[in-house]
Amino acid sequence: MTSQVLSEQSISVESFVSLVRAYTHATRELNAQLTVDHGLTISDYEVLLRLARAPERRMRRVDLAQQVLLTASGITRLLDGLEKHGYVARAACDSDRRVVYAVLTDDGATKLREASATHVVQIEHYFTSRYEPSELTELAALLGRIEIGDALDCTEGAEDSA
Amino acid sequence: MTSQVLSEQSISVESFVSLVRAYTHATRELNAQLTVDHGLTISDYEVLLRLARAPERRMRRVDLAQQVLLTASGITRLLDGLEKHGYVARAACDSDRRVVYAVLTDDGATKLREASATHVVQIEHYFTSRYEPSELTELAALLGRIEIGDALDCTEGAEDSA
DNA sequence: ACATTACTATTGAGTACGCAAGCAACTGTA
DNA sequence: TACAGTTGCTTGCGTACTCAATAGTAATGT
Repeated sequence: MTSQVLSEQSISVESFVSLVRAYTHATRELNAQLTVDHGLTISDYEVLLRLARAPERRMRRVDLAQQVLLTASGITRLLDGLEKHGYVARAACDSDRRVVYAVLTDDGATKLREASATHVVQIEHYFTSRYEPSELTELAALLGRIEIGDALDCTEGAEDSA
Repeated sequence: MTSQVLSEQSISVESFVSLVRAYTHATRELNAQLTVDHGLTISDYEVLLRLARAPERRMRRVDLAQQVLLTASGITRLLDGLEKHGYVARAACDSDRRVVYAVLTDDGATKLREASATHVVQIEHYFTSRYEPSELTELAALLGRIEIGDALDCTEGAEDSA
């Protein structure tokens, strides 16, 4: 019967709903803490972190957008905010005048270190209070495979080594 | 010598990053399909589904908000849209005149069935193309536990000694 | 050289939220 | 009856995005 749809739950749907709920719950809590403690969103933090890890602490906007899963315009506006606070600056590219590098400033690096001090602890607490280490390994491995199938590798030669 | 924090990756942080990326990737794709096919967001769909499953196809807004993880104002505005399309209607409550039930209309039920026809298939495809059934069970079980710990009264600062 | 195509970044318009404030209605206490 | 506190819902304002359109630059074909 067609109305079956309304009461039946496939394991895929169940997984999807769990994913949405888990994400919403986790990001809401962690984002709120990060905002209160440091005035940064998770995306802000992520951008600062990617820049910190990039060679010469700078990246093209396009690559940044790809890594943090924002659109080009999203990155423009996010960086506007970070520039206003002095955490990142602009830099021209010698070989291609279309590109505008986003460069992490010293203030930005300081801010990132401060934010990391609490944010990483909060993430750890959030997850370790819910899962055993072996479960975390399992979870990360499973979730990490979501993008495989149509996504790119997301390595721009700037990935961390540890 | 930049700080250790910048290069260190705990399994918790890794899990969190995977969660964010997985969610973003999955919802972006599924939401786009749902929007194109039926003009509904995932939240819209979820609300229609919850109403369809509720006794008398109606719920209080507060309870709805809690189930789909929106705030009170978020639910008000989401329902505004669904009311405008005639998929849900308002109904007074006899015993408490503050509450305004959201009721699924026949049009809403029809819409939900139509949307389910494609949406569920797309979710299934998204997940089964990436995971084995046993992995899906594992994933759903793990993710489902995220909210446990403060699921019912999830106000912040709840990191007590429990 | 010049036209065509592709890429990078920004801007304008619009959407989907959240938070804080507010009103109305309920509950408990006396 | 009164009235303080709580709950359900809405509204104003702000934010963080998206998509579509645009301008400027680069690469490619002829």
